[in-house]
Amino acid sequence: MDSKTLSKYEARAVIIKAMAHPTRLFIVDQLAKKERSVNELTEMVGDDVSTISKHLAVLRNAGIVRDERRGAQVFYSLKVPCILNFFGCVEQVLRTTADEHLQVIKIR
Amino acid sequence: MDSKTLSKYEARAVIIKAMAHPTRLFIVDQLAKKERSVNELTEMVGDDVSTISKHLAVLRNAGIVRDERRGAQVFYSLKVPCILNFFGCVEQVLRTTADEHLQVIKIR
DNA sequence: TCCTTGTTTGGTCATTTTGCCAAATTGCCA
DNA sequence: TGGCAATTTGGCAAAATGACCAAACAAGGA
Repeated sequence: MDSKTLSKYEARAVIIKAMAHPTRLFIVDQLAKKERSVNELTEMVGDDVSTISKHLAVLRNAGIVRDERRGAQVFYSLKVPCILNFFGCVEQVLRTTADEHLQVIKIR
Repeated sequence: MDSKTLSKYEARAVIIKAMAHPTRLFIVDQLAKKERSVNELTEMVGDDVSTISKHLAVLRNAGIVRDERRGAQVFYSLKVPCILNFFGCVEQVLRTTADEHLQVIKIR
């Protein structure tokens, strides 16, 4: 792979890596429903605030979410809704895998 | 987040993590066109064979690709084509981000 | 059976990622 | 300005990831 091709895939990988964490997936799922403050998200997840803040920074730097300060609070919202299409396909992969396990059981 | 909800997002994260690497993205892109042997993919990427083999194992364990041995060679192919939809959205995120940088330049 | 080609596995090391705490920052209001 | 609540940043230790080499495995042909 030449370096130009590589950098194309590196740029893509940054976006996908930003989604590649259970907590960040949960956050994206919540933000798909409505915007949330850091504090709200922190309570929903149950980790330290600083941890959530860093997860949000990852999503923000990747361009997936947007932040807006209103008074003392910072509200995050989903910037690119098509991200949700990911989930549909991910579910399909999970279903396919599950089906195969059932097949194995059946054949036995 | 309760442990049941967590495990749901952990399962999803396994799939997405499997895609979160430039080399693995390249491989998926190639397999979308046609099946390939480990050796062919190795030559296209230019890393050590063992490295490619391990990347393929990650994709296989995630349920994204399928392997089939024919003689001495093992051919990999894409099992879940909807994975390609990822790319469209990823490009959109990249475009959005690029546009914002342009805005910043314009405003200056 | 031995050899050769193609692939996977085990081991090691460097790098990156995570999550917590403590400290710094921001904005509002008395 | 001082104080308070919300958020971010710096720093650190533990865990996960990625890449290479060497060794083990698998399949087919001489």
